[in-house]
Amino acid sequence: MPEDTTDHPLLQNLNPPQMEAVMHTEGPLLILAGAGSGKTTVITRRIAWLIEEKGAHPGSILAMTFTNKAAEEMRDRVAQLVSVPVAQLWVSTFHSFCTRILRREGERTPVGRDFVIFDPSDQKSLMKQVLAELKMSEKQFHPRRVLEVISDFKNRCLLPEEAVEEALDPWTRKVLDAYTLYQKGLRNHRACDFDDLLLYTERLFRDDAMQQIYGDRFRYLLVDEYQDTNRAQYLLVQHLARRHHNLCVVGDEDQSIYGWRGADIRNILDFQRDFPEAVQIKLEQNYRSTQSILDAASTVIANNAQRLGKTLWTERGVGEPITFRLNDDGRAEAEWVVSKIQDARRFDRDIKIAVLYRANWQSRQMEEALRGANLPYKLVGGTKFYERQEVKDLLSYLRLIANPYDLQSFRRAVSSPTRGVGPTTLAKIEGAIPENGTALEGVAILLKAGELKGRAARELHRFVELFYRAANEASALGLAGLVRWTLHESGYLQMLEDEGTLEAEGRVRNLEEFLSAAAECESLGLRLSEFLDRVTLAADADQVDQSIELSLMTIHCAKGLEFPIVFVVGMEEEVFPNRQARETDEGLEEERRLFYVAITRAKAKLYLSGARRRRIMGTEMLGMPSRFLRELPEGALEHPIRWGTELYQAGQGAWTPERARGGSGASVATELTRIRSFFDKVRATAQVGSERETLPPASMPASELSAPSLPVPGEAWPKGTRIQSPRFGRGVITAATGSGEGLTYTIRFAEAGEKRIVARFGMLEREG
DNA sequence: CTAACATGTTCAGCC
DNA sequence: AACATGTTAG
Repeated sequence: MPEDTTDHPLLQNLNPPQMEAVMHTEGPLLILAGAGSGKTTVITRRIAWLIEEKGAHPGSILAMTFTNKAAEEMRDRVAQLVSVPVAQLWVSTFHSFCTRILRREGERTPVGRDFVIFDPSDQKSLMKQVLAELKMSEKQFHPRRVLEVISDFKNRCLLPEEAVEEALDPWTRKVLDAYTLYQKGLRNHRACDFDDLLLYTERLFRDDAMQQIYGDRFRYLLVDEYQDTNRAQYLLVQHLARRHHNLCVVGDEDQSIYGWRGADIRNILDFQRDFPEAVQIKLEQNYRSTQSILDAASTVIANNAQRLGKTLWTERGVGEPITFRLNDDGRAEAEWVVSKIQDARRFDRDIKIAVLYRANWQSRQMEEALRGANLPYKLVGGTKFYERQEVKDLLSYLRLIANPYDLQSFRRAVSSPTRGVGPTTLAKIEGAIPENGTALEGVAILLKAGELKGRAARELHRFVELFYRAANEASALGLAGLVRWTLHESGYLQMLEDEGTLEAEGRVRNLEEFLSAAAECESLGLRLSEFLDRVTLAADADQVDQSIELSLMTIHCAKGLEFPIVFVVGMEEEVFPNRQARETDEGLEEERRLFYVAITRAKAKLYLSGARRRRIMGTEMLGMPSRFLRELPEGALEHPIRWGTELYQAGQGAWTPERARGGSGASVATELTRIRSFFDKVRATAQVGSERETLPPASMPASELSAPSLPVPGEAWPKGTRIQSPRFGRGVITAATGSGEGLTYTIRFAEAGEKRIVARFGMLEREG
């Protein structure tokens, strides 16, 4: 390699394979990037290299990421590396990219350009209608299951008539009938579900002219997380790459964890077959984790058959051994995790920690324990903001404004707040919808004909008028103005205010938050339909904030992230590996990859835990230890595990009825001191290359650490704290719930009695 | 028509 | 244990 190029700022601090990956710009390239191997750095430098060194126009580069958040971060990082504006750079998720294309070219699809995007709950209610119409019993045809099968077809780019050969049994043939009618329903609504976005776009790109236009335009393609692409995404990429073959895919077959939504691991395994001239580069040096953590990950994943094979290595030291803790039940497990977090906090007040679990329901017990200990945390995922009832209600109005064909939204909007319209009236309205017409037109026809009476007639008149007025005033009001206007004119806000309950108050707050989201999007220049797209395509992973000290999330959500300290809870059979997944070999291999992902999130210290007893769906269950514990390398755990009457040790293929070795491992103090020294080393070497690198700040004086319950802003005051409120006078905190902005105190006031007060609004002051 | 209550179902992961 | 759906009383 010539001397002068290695001096290039875009190549600084890169290892040889990383450099090669950055500089390889023409022709297909497969980058096999192991966990923590500096993948993101390579991708961003490569894009910058294309622009700065190859003179590529930013608008000729298309990069696909897995989350919107990752796309945003990538664009920011590229912007810092290059001297030209990057606004024209296309960095987005597959779904956002497809939405953008369909809004532009969509008059050629069955739903036109002004479609709405159906979320899973919209899909489900449409499917229920379909099943009812076809007289298919929901007992036999679980709506969710039927949608899953349809989704599988769509992910393989098969429309109903094309799936006939695949539908061999009578059950699947009936599902195909439902599929046909379901698509018809979507067309009538002018709606796409998530899969349609990919499917329709892929169809568009089958066209030569489209390939010509977009294939020319996007001279350089880059696909991240290639191991997680499904057939539709794969074909889409093939269409776009056909002209230039300048396709760079980055992936890691060991981190493929989305098989259940159609991801096909063969896409990455077969890349060399698709592009025989492809160059393959392996990034195997890990800049993230200690040797112990890496050893554990490698040993576990070696049990999988479907691999290309990589060997991760690190220059970091051995580090701390992995700690496993067996607890009596779920509550004890959560409390143990809390105590370990507190130990770590005492030592380094804002060290970043993540608690990871297999499924969202496992977060509850963790949350309870954290609240009990007054530890602030951020829960990622679970019930999403945009899935809350009040937000969905408001959205139904906005969606109806954007697309009056959306009958699902009509139904929702018309009965929230209630307008005296029940099933009977609703059926009448739907019967009155003209061919290719909207529900609002249907109502107008009935009103004119005098077929509606009483309260329903009065309210429906206002309701229809609301939408005519909205159409007229939308542009003058602006996005946020329109949202606020809708909130008032619909009577929705009034309804909540009339309720006067604490719950209703919370809902109003959520709607206010929604309003500020709208204002933010307005300032970005988004129009209503674009705002709605963004809302619907928002993912859990998008709300990850790496500056949060303590995060709770699923392992899926944690992919691509890293934390100094990681807990993986629920290490039991049936929980992890999950009950359904462990039934097939492929399922089990995917669970193992998931465990691999979990392990490799940790930089310095990995804690694993399990529980002997756990409440699952209300009933107490006895658990067996996860088989993955057994797959850890010998000596990875400090002690053998005694579970029930049996004894069990890492690195052994089977249960062994041996005597447990006594003694406890390192004390908390020495354990944490060693983690500290790890970080000192990390800081000293300050390597580039880890994904979303965040180094912990310098430690604080011991005197500050030992002080109990510091009045940290944003942290809850303990029970018994005396406070002063401008409205109610003096009082004492008797309880606290929620956290962050939702932190709410229950306070016993000297005069006013007991009140619940939201900390953010209460203007409370601590006394004394 | 609506709200409250009773019963049945789910807890796998997500764009 | 939480949620969705179905039933019943007002």
